[in-house]
Amino acid sequence: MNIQDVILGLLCEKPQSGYEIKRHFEEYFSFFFDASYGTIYPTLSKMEKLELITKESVRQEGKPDKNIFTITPAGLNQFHAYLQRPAEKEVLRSDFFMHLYFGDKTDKENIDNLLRQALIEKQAMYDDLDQKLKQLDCKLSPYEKLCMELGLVQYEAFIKKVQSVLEPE
Amino acid sequence: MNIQDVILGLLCEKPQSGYEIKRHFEEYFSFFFDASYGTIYPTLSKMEKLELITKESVRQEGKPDKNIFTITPAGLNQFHAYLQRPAEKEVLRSDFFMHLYFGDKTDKENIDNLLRQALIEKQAMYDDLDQKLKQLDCKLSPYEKLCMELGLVQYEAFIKKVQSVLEPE
DNA sequence: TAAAACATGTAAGTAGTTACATGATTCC
DNA sequence: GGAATCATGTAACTACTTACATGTTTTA
Repeated sequence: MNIQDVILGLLCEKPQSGYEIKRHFEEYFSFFFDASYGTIYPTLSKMEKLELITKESVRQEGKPDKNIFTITPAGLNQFHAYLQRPAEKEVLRSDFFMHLYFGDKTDKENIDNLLRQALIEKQAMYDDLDQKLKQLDCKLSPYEKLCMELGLVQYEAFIKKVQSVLEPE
Repeated sequence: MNIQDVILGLLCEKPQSGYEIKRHFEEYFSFFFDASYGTIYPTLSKMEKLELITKESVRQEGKPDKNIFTITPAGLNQFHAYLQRPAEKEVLRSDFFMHLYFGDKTDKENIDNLLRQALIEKQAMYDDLDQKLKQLDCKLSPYEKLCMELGLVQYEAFIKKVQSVLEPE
């Protein structure tokens, strides 16, 4: 998976700008993928040169011009090839786990803070995802829904386990 | 978190070589962190220059020389500063989720394969982690144990959810 | 009146991977 | 006899982030 494949996927839905693409990343899959403008804009230029997408500039009142990108048949082709490929190995990079792993090299209070903070953050992510799922429910494809539900069950498992450690009966 | 902090953490336990460090990555925390030799060896050289670690070459019969690295007081200092810092945001990059998210742009068979494959891989990771936990149980610090248990509960939640989708009653 | 949202883009730098290069020993 | 393990290291490359640069409109 590279960012090109992801952009092509979004442009399948509808033509849109780099800004809108970034917003979509943040709103719908920040929990398993993200990219900055510093990657998105140069990638869009590159994809235009490769003729995977076409650009149309739209003038707007009171706002900068908007560059709307549309997927080409070649782009659609490349995206379908991506979908056929088996999924690459998932990569997690977790500083929380690293801190926890070395827990016996610091004091208990420090680790308790770590766990409490992780709990707060995961709970916030859970709530955010849960709310989105409820709000968008009817607008989502069954697969988009499953993505979110899989996120939720994993967050839930994490939260329960950490709670059981922090608040033993 | 950068790779320096991780290496310092491992060298707290005992002096060891780049090769042994890499083995440790693979065996104990491949599920939340990994790095290649192409990062490890240059980083060790850099850390030696920074006087965070010292190198000792050990001649071995029938094997190449081994460079054993030992943490210095300055290194220990830097590591403790790392432990005090709050944990950075966790980053997941999942091609599985991306494929699933765009599921309605391909056929059902393709997605069923994706789910089945993910199930096989997660189950293998679960089994591997579970076995390690059982084998090493008494040798692990409570924190190392908690790391593994947190991995397990999250894998379990994922597996159950995917099973429920693939095999509805 | 300040911050957030809208909108695009570049330059410099960081961090990392993959492939190459070498070579003995041990296990199957 | 071939694969895996032990062991180190570099060069070329890829991918990505952060900070900078610019400027309007809407919202709190």
